[in-house]
Amino acid sequence: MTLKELAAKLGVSTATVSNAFNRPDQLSPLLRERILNEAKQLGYRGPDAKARSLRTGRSRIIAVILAESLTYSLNDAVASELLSGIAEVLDAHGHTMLLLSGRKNASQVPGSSSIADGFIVYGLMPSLMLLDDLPLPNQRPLVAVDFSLEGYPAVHIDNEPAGYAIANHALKTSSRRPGIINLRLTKHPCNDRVAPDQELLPADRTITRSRLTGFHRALDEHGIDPASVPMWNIEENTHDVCAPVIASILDLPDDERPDLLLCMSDRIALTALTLAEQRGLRVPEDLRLTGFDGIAEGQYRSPRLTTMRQDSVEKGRVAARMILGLEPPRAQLLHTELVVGDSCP
Amino acid sequence: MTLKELAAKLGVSTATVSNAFNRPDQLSPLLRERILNEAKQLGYRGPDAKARSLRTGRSRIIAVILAESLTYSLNDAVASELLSGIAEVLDAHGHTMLLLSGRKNASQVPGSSSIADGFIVYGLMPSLMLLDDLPLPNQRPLVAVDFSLEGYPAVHIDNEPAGYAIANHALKTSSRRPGIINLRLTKHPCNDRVAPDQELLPADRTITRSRLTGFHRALDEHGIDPASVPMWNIEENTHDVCAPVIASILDLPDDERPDLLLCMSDRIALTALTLAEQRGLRVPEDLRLTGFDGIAEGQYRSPRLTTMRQDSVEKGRVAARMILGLEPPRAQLLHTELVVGDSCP
DNA sequence: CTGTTAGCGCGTTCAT
DNA sequence: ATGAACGCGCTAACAG
Repeated sequence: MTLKELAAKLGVSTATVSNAFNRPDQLSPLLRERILNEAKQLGYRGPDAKARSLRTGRSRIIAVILAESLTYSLNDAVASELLSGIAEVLDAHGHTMLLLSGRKNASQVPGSSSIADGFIVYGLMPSLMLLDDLPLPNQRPLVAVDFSLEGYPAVHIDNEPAGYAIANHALKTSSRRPGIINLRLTKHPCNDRVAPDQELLPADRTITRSRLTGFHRALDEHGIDPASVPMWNIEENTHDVCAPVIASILDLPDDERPDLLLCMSDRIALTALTLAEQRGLRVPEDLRLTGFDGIAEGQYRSPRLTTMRQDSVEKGRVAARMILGLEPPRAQLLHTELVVGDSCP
Repeated sequence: MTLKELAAKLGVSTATVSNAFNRPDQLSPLLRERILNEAKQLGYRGPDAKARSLRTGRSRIIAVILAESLTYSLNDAVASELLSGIAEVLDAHGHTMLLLSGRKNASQVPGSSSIADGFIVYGLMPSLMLLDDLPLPNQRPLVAVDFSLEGYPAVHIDNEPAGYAIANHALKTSSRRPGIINLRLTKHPCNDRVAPDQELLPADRTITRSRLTGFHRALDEHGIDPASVPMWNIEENTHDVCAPVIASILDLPDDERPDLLLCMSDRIALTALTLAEQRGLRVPEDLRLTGFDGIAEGQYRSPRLTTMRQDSVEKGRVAARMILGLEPPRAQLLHTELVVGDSCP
């Protein structure tokens, strides 16, 4: 059943039926009523989305491009919260969300995304690969989240001050052997200890670099040479990838094992917490731990995680509002908040 | 830049350009090469998705309709895993995923979903409300997940045997006061103790009803009258909604407080675990707990949760394969597995 | 191998 | 207030 068929059956023109659905003021209420009723009766669900989007140029679909695989992103608390925030705003304004992965995929049909009215890009890596094939990147709105893209609005959090704040808090209690567990920080993939001469990604390639800068500033202020603090790196923010690296840290001899671990994410810190408990290490007595993100899982357990809370949901809301033109497309910086839990009082 | 313009600039017909992108065997490799090169040069990204989908009738987009709000679903481990599984298969076959909420929303434009090639519907409630406005429900494939829909294929888990299995395991150690915490089981919303005469939803309206039947069968076999076992109900599977109900249970006097809680989800059990720890109740010595789902959060902590693991990711994969026609659209029953953790050895 | 043509279903002028 | 006609950008069928 198409609009045209419906018009024929009703003995009116297609324009009138179209107007009945889209521009109520263009026809008599009575006729409109009759058309809508008859439409429902005959099983006509309203204008076809494909034809309408071709005609109008808009689809009411916003594409969200995620750096990591969808499989990973959907199971990551921070990414999920971001998506929640985006979904909330889109939903409230009659839009829907198309999920795309930034990973290059053999069978990927990049063109298929040209259906979207706008793009929210989350996380850096894919964007560089993708922006080239992104359909009309400069004709449709695009908002970057958690990284910067020349010429486009972006939503960020205050990574350096946040890193400083939590490290500063942790160091107020003196630590004999602090350690740092990074996330996607090294130029070359590395799930291991970071060698002193290992090349790191610049701040515009990974958010954790700025956090590390903040850590280092705090260490400096507390009279600790950052270069003397051992660092590890983890490539993926999942329990299974974190566990072996953290196990290797916790299994160091007592006089080498850090007594304070500054972690770049709550997932890392939670993994450390679990493994520490399994080894009979007491947190925070034997080992103090800090995370980053403020995910629910870290707060709904004991000991509660000490962390920097970032409002990922709000980050999503802001990005969505910008895409929909509900707020001016400018660079936005969201603030984080120190949450003092039990893992590092 | 459109296909037609490109064709004009190159002095070939539109059909040839179209073939260059869609049917390489329909033109000489040399010409194809020239066309693709020139296209890239001129900034033509390939056929427009909107026009193509109008023409071909297919969009390579699959809509996933979630019972709960997107905000909730994206933060629920089970729903997220389902989405992961769906995404994995869709991605591998060049499709993308459009997320829709089943909740009626004032500003919802149901027609906008007529763009999808197929629908995966997760969870019952929305479907009844939605199927009416769903565009051409009987023309496009639809797969139901975790509930049955007359005339459509569905993916299920073996709820009754699973409920029996875990209750049976728990009851092998004798319990003086078992209790059951349900999820969305009562006909009328209820976050509280369930009165004996309270009306429950039938098995085709909530998955937990079958699990409860399994629980009851096990209780029977162990000589306990199911009617004597107190039940509570929770409306939403989140910490914040669970906490007050569970607190009220744990704060019962010692001689009324259950020593075994059979929970309908891991989220419920984890909340109980946290609150028990806060109250100094030892698990499993003072209180034994079982969950359901087998989410990661329940396993990556100590004590590990005793639970029934369901493979939600696989559930998503199966549903996606059916939608794509990669496997016959029939009723599928996935099996669950007892995971004996520390919360109920 | 390449070109011509006819819509896919709809929204929007411009008439009346 | 209503209708006729055009074309959004593309692909399938056919003709050459």
